Amino acid sequence: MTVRTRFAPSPTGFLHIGGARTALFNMLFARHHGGQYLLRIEDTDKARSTEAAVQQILNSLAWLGLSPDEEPVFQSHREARHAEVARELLAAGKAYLAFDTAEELAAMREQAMKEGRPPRYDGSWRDRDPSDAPPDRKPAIRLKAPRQGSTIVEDLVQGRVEVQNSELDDMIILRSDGTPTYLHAVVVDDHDMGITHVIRGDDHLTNTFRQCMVYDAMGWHRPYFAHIPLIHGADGAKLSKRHGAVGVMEFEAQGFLPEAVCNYLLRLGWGHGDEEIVPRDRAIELFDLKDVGRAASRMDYAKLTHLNGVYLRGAEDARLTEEVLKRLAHRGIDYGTLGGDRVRALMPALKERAKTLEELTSAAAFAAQEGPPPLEPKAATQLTPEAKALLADLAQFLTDAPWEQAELMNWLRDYAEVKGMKLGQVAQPLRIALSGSTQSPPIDAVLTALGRTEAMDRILAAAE
RNA sequence: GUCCCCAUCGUCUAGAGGCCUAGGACACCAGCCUUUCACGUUGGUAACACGGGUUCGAAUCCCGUUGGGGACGCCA
Repeated sequence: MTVRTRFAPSPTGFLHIGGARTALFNMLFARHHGGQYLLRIEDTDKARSTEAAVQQILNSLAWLGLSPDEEPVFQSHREARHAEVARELLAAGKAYLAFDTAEELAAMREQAMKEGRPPRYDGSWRDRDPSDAPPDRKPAIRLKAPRQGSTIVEDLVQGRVEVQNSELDDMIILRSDGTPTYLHAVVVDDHDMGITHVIRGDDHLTNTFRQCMVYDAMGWHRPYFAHIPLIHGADGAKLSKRHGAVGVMEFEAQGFLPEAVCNYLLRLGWGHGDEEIVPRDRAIELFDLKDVGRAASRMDYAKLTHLNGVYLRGAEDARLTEEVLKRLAHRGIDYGTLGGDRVRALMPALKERAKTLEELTSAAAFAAQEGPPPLEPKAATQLTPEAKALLADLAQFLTDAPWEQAELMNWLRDYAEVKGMKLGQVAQPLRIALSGSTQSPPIDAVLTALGRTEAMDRILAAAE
């Protein structure tokens, strides 16, 4: 059996971090078994689905490296098939026409709730003759649910779950306007797409029992199910916008790397011993549903940030430089070819001290820009008259220095020694002059990256 | 309300009856390294929700309590 999984988001908003993890698990599971990972857009709710959201989801998945192996399936394009299956069930006597109105159903639910019963459809039309129906009413099609016994699902994550059939009711599979309901469409599509493993959020666990009824009625083989726990916000409540960044593309904007986000998401709910850094290849190698936990987990931005730092330090300089220049431009910071080169030259040192691309961009700005950098408040207070005098003297001293990193370091050490100062006392004013900040990459690296002319300009400017 | 799921440091987790005086990671605190900041490194604070069983022995199995979460639509 070739494993086929799918991620099935509804395009009613941006792809959030929980959906991203579901997609990730689906992909990893399929890859681990050498199978396929597919995407189905569940856009049957015309009122809430938008083209923009579809595009957003596609972009988000692409950014994460979770694009599907085959063209996405649009559920809305398959409505004829859904209706066909519903009518087949009707013809086979496994479903029936129900002529209830929305008001009648609402009243039924309310009444049931009031009496402490579960709000279920009472099956009024199950055995009633359709000719009883008022002539102007359009019927929905309801599936006849078994009333005795129980339904058992052997969930690959949750284990064996059993629900009494008396808890279920005759669900609508085809609305009175001829469109399919979600519970029905999902089953038909999963079946037709040859999905072998349905991996989704555990908010769908109770739905599964209803879906099983469709599989059973059609005589179709049920796929394996795996319901993974949801992700909660830092406060333990369901993830929502007030929890800071939740949309996948927000993470991109905040300077997170897709591989770091994936690694973080993977470790949320899945573990393999003490392994924390699990790149894609390793994840594919190790991933198994039996290692997925059953408890909901919380979003922890501090840990994500740490992980991002790890991946950032390991990333290619060229890639990071490109990202930083793009972000500098986005910030409206002007840099020329020289500025770009300086950032490139400094990248190995820069990336050691940043955790996100945004931090990296801020840290690189001084090198990108032309001329003396703006002084940070803290740096300004350290630029005392004494410091300025020192810089003036240092400029003089460095005039004849060969502009090479190791050499420059030797010269600085010599200078400090001659003056009877510690290296730090020399390096710090220099750092401020060159970077405008009290924090920067090592001073020799900054000096060489800037080049003699630019460096000298800045030292002299700060000395005044 | 009814049904379903869950429960180890603040957070993510390791743990499938003795290897647990409960391990790792993030965060936090202290030290070291050091031209700043990071990185790195050493150490520290910190958890088996509670109550009953089962067993020679329970974080691990069972039951209950409490606490979280989810589902109950002609939404997906």
